[in-house]
Amino acid sequence: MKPIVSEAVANTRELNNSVGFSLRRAQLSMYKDFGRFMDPLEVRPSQFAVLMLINTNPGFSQSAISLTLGIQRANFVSMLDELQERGLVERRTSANDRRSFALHLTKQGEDFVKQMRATHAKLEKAIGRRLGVRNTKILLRLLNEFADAAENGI
Amino acid sequence: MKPIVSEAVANTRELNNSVGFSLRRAQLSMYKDFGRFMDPLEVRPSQFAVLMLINTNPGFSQSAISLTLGIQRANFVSMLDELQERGLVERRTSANDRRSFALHLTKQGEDFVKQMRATHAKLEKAIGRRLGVRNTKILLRLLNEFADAAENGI
DNA sequence: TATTGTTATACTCTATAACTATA
DNA sequence: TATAGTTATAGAGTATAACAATA
Repeated sequence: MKPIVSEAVANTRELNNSVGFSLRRAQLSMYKDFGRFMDPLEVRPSQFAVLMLINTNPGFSQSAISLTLGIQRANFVSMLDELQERGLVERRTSANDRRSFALHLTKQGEDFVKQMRATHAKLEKAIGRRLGVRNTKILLRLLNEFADAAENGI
Repeated sequence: MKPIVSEAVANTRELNNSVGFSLRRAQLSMYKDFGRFMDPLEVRPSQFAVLMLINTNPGFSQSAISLTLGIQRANFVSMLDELQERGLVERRTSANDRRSFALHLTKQGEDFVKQMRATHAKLEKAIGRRLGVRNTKILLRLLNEFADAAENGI
C-alpha cells in the first residue's frame, strides 16, 4: 500500500467535533496572529496579559497577579525580572507587609501599555473580520461563560 | 500603600474582551477537564489527537499526520516512539516509497481508541452541560470557522 | 535537487519541592 | 504555623539546523 504523502492533509472531521481540539486549533491560529501584530513590540502573550493586569490593578502583589493568570508564582519571578529589567515594571516594597511587593508600571511601562493597547486593538479588529463583529462577540461571550462555569465547578 | 494579598483576585475585565485571552482561558480550563477524564488512560491531548487521526486516516505518513496537527515532524518522532512502545501504533514500511512509513493502529491500538472515544464522549457531555447543548454547538461552529478563516488567510 | 525520518539542540512553559524572611 | 518571594529542577511543548536514505 502506498503511503499518503505530505501534500495530502489528513481528515480531521471527527476531531473537529471535540471542543478541546477546536479550542486548541483556534488558539494556535490566534497565537500566530498575535505574533504578526505584536512581535515588533517584542512582547509575548503572557507578558501582554501581565502588563495589562498590572495597569488595571496597580499595587497588587506578585501572588495576586500570577494567581489570576494561572501562572505559578515560582515561574512568575523571572517573568517579572525581565519586565523590570526592561524598565516597564516596578517592585515597590511595602511597610505594611515586608514579605511582598506592590507591583506598579513605570512611566515607561504606562507608555508601553498604551502602545500595546493600540496595536492589540488593530489585532482584534483584524480577527473580528473573520467571523464578523456580531459572531465574534458571541464567541467571546461563550468562551468567557465556558471558563466561568468551569471555575465555578459546573 | 498596602499591597493586595492573594485572597484578592485582580480585575480581568479588559482582558476578557480579548479573543486571544479568552481563548487561552477557556483552553486552560478545558485542559484540566481533559485530565480529569483522560488521565486514567494515561493519554495526553496531543497523543489523543494523534491516535484519533491515525484511526481515521490509516496508512498516512508521519509527515502528513504531524503537518495536519501542526506538530514539527522532528518532534513527532519521539511521540510516535512512545505510542509504538506502548503497542498502540505500527510503522509499516512501504515498497513504493522506502523513505516513509505508513502509520497504522495495532489491534490493541484500535481497542484503546474505542476506550478513549467512550471516555471522551463523557467529557464532551460533561462540558456540554456548562453552556447547554445548543450553545456548545454554536461555540464549536464558531471556533472551527475562526480557525478555517485563519488558515485561508482571512 | 527535494523529501522522509531522524538526531541534536535550545528556548519557552509548566509543575513541584524547598529555602528565607516575614507575618 | 502560614504566607510571599525565591531558587532549583524536571518535564512538556515548540522551533531550527543538519544528516542519511531515498525519490
